[in-house]
Amino acid sequence: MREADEYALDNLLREGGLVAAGNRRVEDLVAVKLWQNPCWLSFRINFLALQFNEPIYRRFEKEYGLPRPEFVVLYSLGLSDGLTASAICSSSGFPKNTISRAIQKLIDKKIIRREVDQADLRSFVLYITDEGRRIVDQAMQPMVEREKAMASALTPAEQLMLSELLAKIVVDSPNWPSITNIEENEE
Amino acid sequence: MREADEYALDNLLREGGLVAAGNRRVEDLVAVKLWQNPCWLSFRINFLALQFNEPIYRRFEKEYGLPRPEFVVLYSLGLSDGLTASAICSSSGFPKNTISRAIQKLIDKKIIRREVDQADLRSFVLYITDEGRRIVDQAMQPMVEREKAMASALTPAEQLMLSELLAKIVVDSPNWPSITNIEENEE
DNA sequence: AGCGTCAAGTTCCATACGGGACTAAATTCA
DNA sequence: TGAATTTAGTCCCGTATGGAACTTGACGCT
Repeated sequence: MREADEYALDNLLREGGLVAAGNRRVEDLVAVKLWQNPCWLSFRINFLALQFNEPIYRRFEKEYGLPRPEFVVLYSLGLSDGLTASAICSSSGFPKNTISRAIQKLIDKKIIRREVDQADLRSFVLYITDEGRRIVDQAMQPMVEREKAMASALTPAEQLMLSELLAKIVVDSPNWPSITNIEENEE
Repeated sequence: MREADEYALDNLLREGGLVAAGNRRVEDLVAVKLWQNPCWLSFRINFLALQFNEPIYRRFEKEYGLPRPEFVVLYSLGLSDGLTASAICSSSGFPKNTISRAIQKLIDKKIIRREVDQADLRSFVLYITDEGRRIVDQAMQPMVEREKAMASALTPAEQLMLSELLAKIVVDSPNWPSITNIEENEE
């Protein structure tokens, strides 16, 4: 791609949706971060993640006494019972000690239980209990509702498009170059 | 929409990108969370946010000694000098005490400076220093690179589409219903 | 079988974090 | 104009967090 073209594309991307947004009012700084930001993609994703998560996790914390890492564990088991801690780590992005602690707490609360993996004595297989199942099922509702609220800015066709685009990126994520710290010299 | 149609749509959305992903290998639990998850949207967004952020913020922490909240403040001022703390809060989603602390640290480090807002004596206007400018400019590079790596799973046309779709949701976010805690009864 | 390396989880610890109470200035409204 | 409310930002403090070191079991290799 010619350099000038690339520059033009960057501008298009940054300003993606500016016209569509039209006169809808947005907070000043949010507008800047949306339309004049070289990191348009990460900003949008981070912003949405924060906006979505904060209220819902606060609620779950209050309602069930489950802070975010504990809820993540429970949610994962709700989708796929019989997981190990490390599987939950890598699919969730939380460090293993945080997940480990969350698992302990959930066991204490009898929301999940644990069995040694006979195939690998180092690891444990985790199962959701009836109580745990009750909680996820109940918690899923407001979460799905919030999802729908978030998605409702788009038409069904657009939602489908978005779903596919995001999935492509997720699938590709293992190929992202690893971040190498330039300043190895220090230390 | 008829109930059956809605159900069909939900399935389509959840499985959005399944076919396109084809045989590309994804970790098991990630696959489940992608294709068998009622919360397809929030999972994808959260996953990408975590995957993107974790390495880059770790690097900035190491390289410049700036933890995430401090970097967020600096980045905001880099985009738009002369902000107040509260503007940064609401556009970033961090609580105000966290931002306040970050600002203090940045002032100590002479990366930003602060002046009382003559129009409103309660608040301060923040400015980036030359040193601060040097840091953001330098930090922007790897961040933009990482963005491009993330976006590279998509064609330019798809990137543009994604940009617009996400922008629409961000613009609409102030309209999301607020989460009301049902269990008000438990004081 | 025996040694070195690797992977799963746990524990320790310093630190960051965020809720909530607080101060001071602005704004609203009677 | 002055009491009542709201807003900007700070402070206090208990708790959660995540890095690093550690333990134990698996695995590769000779």
